[in-house]
Amino acid sequence: MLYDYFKGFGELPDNEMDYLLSHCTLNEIRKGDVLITPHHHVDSIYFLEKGYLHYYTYTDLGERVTLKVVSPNVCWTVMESFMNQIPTENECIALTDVRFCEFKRKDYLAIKEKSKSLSNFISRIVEQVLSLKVIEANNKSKMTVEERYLHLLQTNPEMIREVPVSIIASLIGTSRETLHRIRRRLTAA
Amino acid sequence: MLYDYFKGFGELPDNEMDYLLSHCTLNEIRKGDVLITPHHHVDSIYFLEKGYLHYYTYTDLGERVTLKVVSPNVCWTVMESFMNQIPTENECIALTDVRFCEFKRKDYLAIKEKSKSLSNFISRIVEQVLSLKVIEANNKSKMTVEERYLHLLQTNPEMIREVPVSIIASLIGTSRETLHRIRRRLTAA
DNA sequence: TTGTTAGCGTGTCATATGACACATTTTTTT
DNA sequence: AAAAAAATGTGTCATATGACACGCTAACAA
Repeated sequence: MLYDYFKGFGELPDNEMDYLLSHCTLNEIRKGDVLITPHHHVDSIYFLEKGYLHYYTYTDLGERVTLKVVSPNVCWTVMESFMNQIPTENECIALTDVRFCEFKRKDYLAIKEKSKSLSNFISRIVEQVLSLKVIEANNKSKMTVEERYLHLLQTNPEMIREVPVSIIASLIGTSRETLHRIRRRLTAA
Repeated sequence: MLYDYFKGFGELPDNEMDYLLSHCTLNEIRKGDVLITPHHHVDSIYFLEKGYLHYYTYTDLGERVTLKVVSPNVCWTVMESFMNQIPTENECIALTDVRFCEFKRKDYLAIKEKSKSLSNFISRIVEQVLSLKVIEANNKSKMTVEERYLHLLQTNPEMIREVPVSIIASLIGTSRETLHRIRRRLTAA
């Protein structure tokens, strides 16, 4: 699965691909388990094979805000913590049972040093992830709450089904009641 | 100025730094001049020395939305267009007279191929920019409009002075009237 | 099985916001 | 210097949203 994901980023000799995959360890956690706690130095890149993660923070007033719901088949980490080796303020827990691959920072750096082709392959992935992040952020700016919901419904209907409404609401930047009104309007039409 | 900016990202041998800087061309444009138009393939990375750029898009209803105000002393480009060589939908114009350095995509790729240290240096910058982008996006999620304004006021007071209120309002995700009310409240207190 | 908790659906109500309109000021153009 | 255009300040008003409250159901633990 991870292999297919990597292949989407371009050619890579078999032996280098093997090298890459050999540094990944497979893990499983249960629904409700904590993956990242505040003040934690995030030291891994995660690739989800199954399940959903809830990444969130708190406002000054103590309200919980969803920053991301991590879906299967994507690479994810707390970028600023991983890259700059600083602690994160945020938390991440499993919304369902989750199976994932993990790359340690140490191995990530070793892979980048191994060869020029591997180094460029990795940076292509980072650039790709960055592009997606930027597009996502821009979409959020230009879309209304309702448009964001419809967009999610189109691009990731499974997530809508599997993740609690209150968390979806927080993700698209509204209250659970307002999301409810939106859904009522949509089913009525 | 660009030299100082680069030095902030770590050590690099003098000759490699010279090589890097030799690929940069200096340009100037006037207030109101257009830098990027829709359907344009963005082919450069820009480093602002002086002035402000306005990067924006339009909603389905034709309303203009500010995606970014580019300030001096930062590197910037339309990431998804530059990285994937696809046309952008968005526009960018100069809000003031602007002086900037420009790296062409061709040179960017050449620099990455030149040596491992240059390649890693570049990817460190990309990772850094990515981190900032993510932090910015997360802050936007967790802050109210007023908090975003106060945050801007603290981190970039010059921008608040130089850029029209209506554009600041759009940047922080509100109308110019609401930003006005916020400012009135703040000066009253 | 029963008790407890978490999530969902829905109503009321106060309020912050966007839309509109218009006066005033500043900037740009002729 | 005068005229035109752009940006800003401010008031009114309808409305979408968040906060709160409460009942219901489903999931989970004892």
